[in-house]
Amino acid sequence: MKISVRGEYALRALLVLGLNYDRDVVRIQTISEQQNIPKRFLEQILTDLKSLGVVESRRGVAGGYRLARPPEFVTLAAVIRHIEGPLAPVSCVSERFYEKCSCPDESKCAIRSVMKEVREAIVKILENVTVAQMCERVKLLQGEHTNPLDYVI
Amino acid sequence: MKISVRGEYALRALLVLGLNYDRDVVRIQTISEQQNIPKRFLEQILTDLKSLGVVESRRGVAGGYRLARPPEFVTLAAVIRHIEGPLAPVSCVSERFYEKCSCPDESKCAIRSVMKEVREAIVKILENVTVAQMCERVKLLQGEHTNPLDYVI
DNA sequence: CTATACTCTACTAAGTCAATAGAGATTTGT
DNA sequence: ACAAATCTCTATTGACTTAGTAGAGTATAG
Repeated sequence: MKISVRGEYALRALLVLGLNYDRDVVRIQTISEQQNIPKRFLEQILTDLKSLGVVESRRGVAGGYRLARPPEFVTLAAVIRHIEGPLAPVSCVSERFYEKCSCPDESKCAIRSVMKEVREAIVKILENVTVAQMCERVKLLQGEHTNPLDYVI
Repeated sequence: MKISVRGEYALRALLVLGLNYDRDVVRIQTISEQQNIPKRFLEQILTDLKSLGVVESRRGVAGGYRLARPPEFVTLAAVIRHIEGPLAPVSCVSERFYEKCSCPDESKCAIRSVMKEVREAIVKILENVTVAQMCERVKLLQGEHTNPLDYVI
């Protein structure tokens, strides 16, 4: 049931960008160092998040990344779905990545009915947690005194 | 966030065994045909479930598999954990498969705190659903009239 | 015009997944 | 004792995914 390292890195990067939303763009290098993420790998991930439309970039000397919309409008569900695929434990209960499974009769499948509940539980949380809320949690977890650029996520 | 085909097959097999708990052992072949699971693959999975202690087997002509304990005492959580590993989306919030993650400070990690909630939600469901309850659901989903051996899961 | 930073495409080593294969061990019925 | 059915153990394989790495190219500030 695990998400990949790639997905986790994406969330960590978005959190950094969320904490710097009202500031300037943030360089890949900076995120990479702050979060212990291999730089070239992070590059790919950010390009991917750009294709999703949640981040935007500026090239050149003063370049970097920033959120493309306010952190309130970036849900974890959207990000994880884009990077990882279905939130559901089995594809036959996924709304957006539905695939027929090999069981004899899906409509009477008991496993399916349990997995549907699991899916609902996961979705309910991840659809309702935004990058903005994650930023709030960061502030609660480490107090308000720190300089935003030093936030340890 | 998906579980593997292997895990799904394991659950389907256990459900068949649950429905036949008070009867004789069930042959691999029978489960395989009823559930569209490749026989040699299912063999491996059942051996694996045996090592977990939830099923037992009899060899030879009248051989087959059965549940090693009443279906009320086999939770989906235990099965999935054994086949798949952690139920948690990230290992740093897993109770039984804990692994340190690469983020700068785990205790102050906002992602971790969200993933903890996700884990709790998943565990809450899967720890409380047993094979017995799955069997109940099967009966509800397809009515009581059918011959147990014909149950379509 | 140059240093800095993002971008695009390709590659790869290691690991996992979903089987498949073959030979062996056990049990029941005759 | 023997045959047939069934589980068991160990190995292998092909396809795919993951987590990076690499190199050449493009845009921008100063």
